[in-house]
Amino acid sequence: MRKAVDTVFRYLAILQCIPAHPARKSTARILAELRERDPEFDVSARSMQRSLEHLSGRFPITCETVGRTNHWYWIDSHAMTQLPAMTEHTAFALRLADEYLRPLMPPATLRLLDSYFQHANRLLKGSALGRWANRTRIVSRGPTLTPPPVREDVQRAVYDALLNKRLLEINYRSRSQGRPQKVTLNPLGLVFRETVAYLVATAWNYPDVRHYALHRMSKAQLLNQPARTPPGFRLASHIKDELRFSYPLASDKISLRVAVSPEVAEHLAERRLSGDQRITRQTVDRVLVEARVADTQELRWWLLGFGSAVEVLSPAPLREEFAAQARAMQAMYVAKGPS
Amino acid sequence: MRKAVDTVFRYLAILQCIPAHPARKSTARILAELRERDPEFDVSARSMQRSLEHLSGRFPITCETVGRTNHWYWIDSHAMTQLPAMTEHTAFALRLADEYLRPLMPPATLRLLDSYFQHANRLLKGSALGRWANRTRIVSRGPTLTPPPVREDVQRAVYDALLNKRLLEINYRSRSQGRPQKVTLNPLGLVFRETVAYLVATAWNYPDVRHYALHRMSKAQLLNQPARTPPGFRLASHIKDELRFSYPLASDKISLRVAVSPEVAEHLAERRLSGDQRITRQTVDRVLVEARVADTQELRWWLLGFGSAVEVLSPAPLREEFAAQARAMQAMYVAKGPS
DNA sequence: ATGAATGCGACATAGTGCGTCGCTTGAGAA
DNA sequence: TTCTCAAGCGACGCACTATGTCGCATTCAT
Repeated sequence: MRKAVDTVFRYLAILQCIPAHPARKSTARILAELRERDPEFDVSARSMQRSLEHLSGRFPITCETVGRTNHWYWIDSHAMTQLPAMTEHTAFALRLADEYLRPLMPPATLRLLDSYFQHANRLLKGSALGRWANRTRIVSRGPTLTPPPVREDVQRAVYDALLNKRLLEINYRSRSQGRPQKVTLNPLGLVFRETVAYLVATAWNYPDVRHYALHRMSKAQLLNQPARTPPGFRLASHIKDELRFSYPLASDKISLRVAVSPEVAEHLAERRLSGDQRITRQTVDRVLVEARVADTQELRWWLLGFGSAVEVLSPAPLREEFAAQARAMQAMYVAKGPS
Repeated sequence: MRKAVDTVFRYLAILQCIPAHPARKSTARILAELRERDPEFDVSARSMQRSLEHLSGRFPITCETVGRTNHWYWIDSHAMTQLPAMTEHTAFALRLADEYLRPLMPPATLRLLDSYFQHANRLLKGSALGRWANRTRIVSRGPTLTPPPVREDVQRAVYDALLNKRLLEINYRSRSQGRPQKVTLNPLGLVFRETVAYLVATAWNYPDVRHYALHRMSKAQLLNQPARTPPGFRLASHIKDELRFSYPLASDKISLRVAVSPEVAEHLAERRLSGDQRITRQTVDRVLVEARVADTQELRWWLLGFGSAVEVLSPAPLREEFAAQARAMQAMYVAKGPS
């Protein structure tokens, strides 16, 4: 008996249940998920078979027959229809996001977002910005560093382990040892440090938390055993305590006072260091900048990058740090001639 | 003739025709666009009315009745359904992208992507990673600078002008002059420099290309006159020539040789400066790094940020630059005491 | 080898999507 | 106001197709 509910919406629900290419779902599984989603969609197994067959005529889905059962999936995972449709403005923003992210994010992770970027590009190709492709440019600090390649399947396994809280077995080639070694990990978190991804985990039953770079894993396999979090573990405090990444995430703020050149002041006038930043002109080529900021390693790098265009005035310990750096650099360049 | 698959297909097309909230389309217009898109979608007007009513039961769309005609739109522009459905892995990647982008991209532009990030968050909330929200962390160089706010309508107008190649009339408050001034711009491109967006354009009929920061525009209005590009204009070469952003995009590569501390070497071992980077251990605490890299300002900032942990050996001019910087810094910190 | 599971062809049926018609209602023009 | 036009909407009827059921074939696991 045909129910009062429309078949149209059931068909849509079916399409949403079907996964994109690498994954697949059997007919029975789709039916089960459909029933779970909405009891109204309860139909006979035969109908589901027919529905899928019909849908495959109009939509890019196919089934792979293994044994007697059909496994369905979207052929072109980059084919994307989204509702409501993407705006030109959003497409433009996506194109920008792509450019921003490319030098920052691990390529394997970035590849997961390719559908969106491609979709945006397709949309813009029709518009005037197609020819305007090189009419936008993003200039950022720091050279473009080449990220180490991460195996696609390794990333998938690691993400799966995190998302499903499972143990993970990896072949790990540590920096010290040349030969890969099999390790069973209990994943706790993930840290990205400039395009390099590290899995934070405990190994076997050891209590100490360690970091495993994804690009050093030659193999990763999900285990069926559930992961467990040591009581009281928090990623933020772990990073802060261990300083394993030498990027202390200081919670304490300091009152920074620096004398900068007018150029740097102009720079800071637009991108404020903090909400309470104050800029005072002192002489023609000297501007005082005051702000309360977090006391981090990043801050030091950033300030140091300006060289002699920035002089740290206070707090005193920070000034002393910079003075020491200056002394060391000066000595370095005076002592030895270029080789 | 009517197959449910065809109906689903048409329904999807209808949903794609319907615009998100601020905009609206009349029933007749949707029907016309549908016919234009595919002659197979030719149905009676009555059917279209029924379809829309039907769809509004399951999707967040409504109509506003003005007079006798109904105008349809998506209520919640952040509501998102996509085919194939978003994967957990993709959602995870989106969450990461969000974190990466937030300190980098202008907020108004970022807001255009909110639908995706929200959708990803909704998806992850159901999964185990909901509680794992603070199980990922991104550590990057540089403090988080507060980007200047850009008016939403200003950004919209600027993007529209770029996408549709139109002239733009803005009220601009330049750094030198306090009072906003009305300017008519011929947009040529867009440059992002650390969360600040600049419109590259010529004003009125003047030939010289200038840069206008979006956050200094208090008003922006699209004009109906088409924009025109000066012959031979190319954004990349413009930036390079003008050095307006003091970020030279050098095309020439130099053979960089630096002596670094083992920590920095370790850092570089994972994120290579270039494909041909070579690392040679010299002494216990001194490692030689060689690579061919672009000769840019960014490179200088980046190297300088490491302070005395990096010594530039060659090319000689660069070494002299760094030696001069070291001398200047040293003099600066020696001469004056902290104030 | 046997049974369970899945796919698939066939068939009958009723439920529903769709075109058509005509009435109603609001807006603009005369 | 009145006339006209356009859009919405209720009603009706028909054709057609989606659905449940049955039975058979095939594959895999026990």
